[in-house]
Amino acid sequence: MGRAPCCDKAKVKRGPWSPEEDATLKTYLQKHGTGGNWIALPLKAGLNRCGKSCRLRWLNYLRPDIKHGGFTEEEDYVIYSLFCTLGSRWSVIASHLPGRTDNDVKNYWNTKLKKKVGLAGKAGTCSTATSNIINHDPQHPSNLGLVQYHYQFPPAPSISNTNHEKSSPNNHSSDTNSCLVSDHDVVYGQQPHGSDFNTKANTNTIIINNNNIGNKISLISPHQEQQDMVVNPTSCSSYTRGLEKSNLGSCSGIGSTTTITSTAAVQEDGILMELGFESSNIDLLLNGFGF
DNA sequence: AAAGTGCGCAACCGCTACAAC
DNA sequence: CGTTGTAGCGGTTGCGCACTT
Repeated sequence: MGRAPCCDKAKVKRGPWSPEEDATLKTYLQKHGTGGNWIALPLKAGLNRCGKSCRLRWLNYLRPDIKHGGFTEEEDYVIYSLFCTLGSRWSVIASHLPGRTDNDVKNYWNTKLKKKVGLAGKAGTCSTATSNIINHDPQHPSNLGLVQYHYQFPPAPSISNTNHEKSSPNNHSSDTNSCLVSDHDVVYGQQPHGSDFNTKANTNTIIINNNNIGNKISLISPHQEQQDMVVNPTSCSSYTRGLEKSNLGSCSGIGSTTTITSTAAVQEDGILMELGFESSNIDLLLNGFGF
């Protein structure tokens, strides 16, 4: 009945892996694969390790497609939006980030990103960021995937909250503010590098998941019902796994509201829309959202 | 220079769902 | 059909390094 025991924990080596063990495991797996049984693998490979430990070492560190190094701003947005939607389902979140493991994402969230978005010390869920809850459509208060609350990524230290003076742009995203809209939430964020809030042609980007396609997205201040500002989409494209894929060009915007009518993006994770803000209202918008 | 502290990350622990017997 | 093993997942721990005092 049943199967042979996994391994004798008292007899197998534990703790950090040596380079020799890494090489042995990697060579074996590249030659033979897992054989569908991790428990039996260490014996076959000549390793004095628990199969569970071998599996973890391979999945989290030795796999050739693992991406090491820091997370990008785009990955931050994906993690945050999926965390808000799914909670701590790290494997699902990691599956949206090629080369990242659930362990990586989990560690990154717990040590860095949670603090970055200001959830540290709270319950660790997006719903705790309720100080900024807004209901932008009193006639349709709880459905249609409309705005229920928003959360702003803290600005980079180089950018003053009160003085929108120009800092030196250093990459493509330097003139872009990003807004991220998940299934239930709206996240107003900001690319941290050298945003120029005084530039008339300032460009903002809004990322909208498929569940919101067809719904009305209003940009309003948390302190006032609705701002009299001009928000018009300048271009639309679909995205998948946080990466822009193709142009759509079918979003429309009238006054301070924008309606997403595109259905072409339903095969993708969502759509990405660039918005042009009238410069005279930039301060209002930025102040309204706590910039 | 040494001790203390905090942080990041790799690894382990424990639980659950599913499969094998 | 009940029991046991395995795979996979999320939570937690602990080591090592960097920074501070």
